[in-house]
Amino acid sequence: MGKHKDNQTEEQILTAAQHVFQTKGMDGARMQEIADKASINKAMLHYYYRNKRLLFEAVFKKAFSLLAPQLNAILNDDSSLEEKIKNFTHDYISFILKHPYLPNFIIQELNRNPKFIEKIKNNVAFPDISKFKEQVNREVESGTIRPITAEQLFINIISLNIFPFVGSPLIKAFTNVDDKAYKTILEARKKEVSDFIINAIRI
Amino acid sequence: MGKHKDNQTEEQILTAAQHVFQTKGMDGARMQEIADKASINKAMLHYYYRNKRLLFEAVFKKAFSLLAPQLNAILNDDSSLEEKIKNFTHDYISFILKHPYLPNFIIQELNRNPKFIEKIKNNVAFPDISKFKEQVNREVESGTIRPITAEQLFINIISLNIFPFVGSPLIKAFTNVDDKAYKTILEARKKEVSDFIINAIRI
DNA sequence: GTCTATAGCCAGATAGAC
DNA sequence: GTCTATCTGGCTATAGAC
Repeated sequence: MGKHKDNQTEEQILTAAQHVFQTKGMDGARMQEIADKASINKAMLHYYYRNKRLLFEAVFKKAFSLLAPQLNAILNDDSSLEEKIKNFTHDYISFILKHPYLPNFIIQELNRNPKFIEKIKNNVAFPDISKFKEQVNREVESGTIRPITAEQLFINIISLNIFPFVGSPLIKAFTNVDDKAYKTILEARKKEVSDFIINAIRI
Repeated sequence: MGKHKDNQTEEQILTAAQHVFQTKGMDGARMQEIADKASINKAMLHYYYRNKRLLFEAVFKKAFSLLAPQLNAILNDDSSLEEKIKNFTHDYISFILKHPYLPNFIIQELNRNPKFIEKIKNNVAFPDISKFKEQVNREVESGTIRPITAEQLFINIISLNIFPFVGSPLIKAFTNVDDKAYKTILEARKKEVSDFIINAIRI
C-alpha cells in the first residue's frame, strides 16, 4: 500500500484478487481472471504486486487481519467468561455471515502451507490466549464452572463457531437442507451456540 | 477397479494419488509427482485412470467412503443418545488420528466444487439423519434433555469432532502449542468432547 | 501508469515402439 | 502393460510502445 500513486487501482486489484483466491485457492486462481474482475490487464497485476505469490500474500494478510480482532474480543477483554462467550459467538457468527468465504480460505491455505503462519505472526496483530487461560483457570478453581482446560474450552468455542461455515457443503448434504434453510440455521446459532457452551460448563 | 488385469499397479497408483491429492489438493497436485510416488511413469496414470480429474474422483470417493460409515454410527444404531455421543466421539477421533488428512481433504474439495457432492450421493452409502432426528425429538419431548433441534445438535457434534483436525494449524498458532502437545490435546478430546456435549444437553 | 504482444516454461495428455 | 519421446495448450511473467 502507498507505494504507488494510484491507490484506487491497487484496491481494485486487491478486491478482485480476494474474490478469486478465496473461491479457487492459490493454485486454482488464474491471474487472467483476477485481471478481468478488476477490469484491467494482466500486466498491471505484475506492475502493482510483482508476482502471483506476493499478490496472494497481500490478500491473505488482509483476510487474516479481518479475523484476528474478532478473536481478541474473546481473549482480551475484561467481561466475565459467560458474557464473553455470549458476545463472541453472537458477534463472530454475525461477522462471518457477512464474509462466509473467509474462514475456509484461511484454513485451506494454512493447511496447504503451515509455515505460512510464521510470516503472518510478524505482520498482523496476533491473538494471545494467555489472559483467557488465566480467567478459565480461576473460574475452575473457584468452582463456578466445571473443570476444563482453557485450551479445550477455546477449541470447543471456535469449533462450534467456525466449522458450520467451513463444513457447510458437508452439513447441508447430511442434514438435507437447502441454502436458505441453512442460512436460517446459522442465524439461530448466534444464540444456540452460546447457550450450548454455557450449559456445558455450568455446574 | 477390476477393469485391468493388474490390480496391484492400480492400487499403487491410488495410494500415491491419495497422498499427493490430500496434501496438495486437486489443483496443486502434479501427475509427475504421483507417478514418481507410485514408481511408474506418467503414461501409466493415463492408461489406468484416463485423466487427472478421473483419478482425483477415484481418490475422493475412496476417502469419502471411509468417512461415511463413521457417521452412520451416530445416525443409525439403536443405542441411547448419550451412549451414541460417547461412542461416536471416541471412535471418530481415534479414527481421524489415524487419517488426519482426511477431513480437510474432503472439506477443501467440497468447498472448491460444491456440486461434487451430488456425484458422491449416487456412488457411496450416504448418511441419513432422519433416525437421529426422531430420537432427539423424542428425548426433548419427554424432557430427558434440554430443548434443541436435531440439526443444531448434529452440527455441534460434528463441529467439535472435526474442526480440531481441519483447523489445526490455526489452533496450534493461537494456543501456542507444538505438534506433540497438540496430539495430546486431541487424545484427551476422545473423552472431553462427549463430556462437554452431554453436559450441554443434560437437564 | 497502462496497454499489446510475446517469451518461456511447465503440466496434462497422447503416439507409438516394445 | 509398460516405456520414451513429444505434442499441445495454458499460464506466469516480461519487453517494450505509448
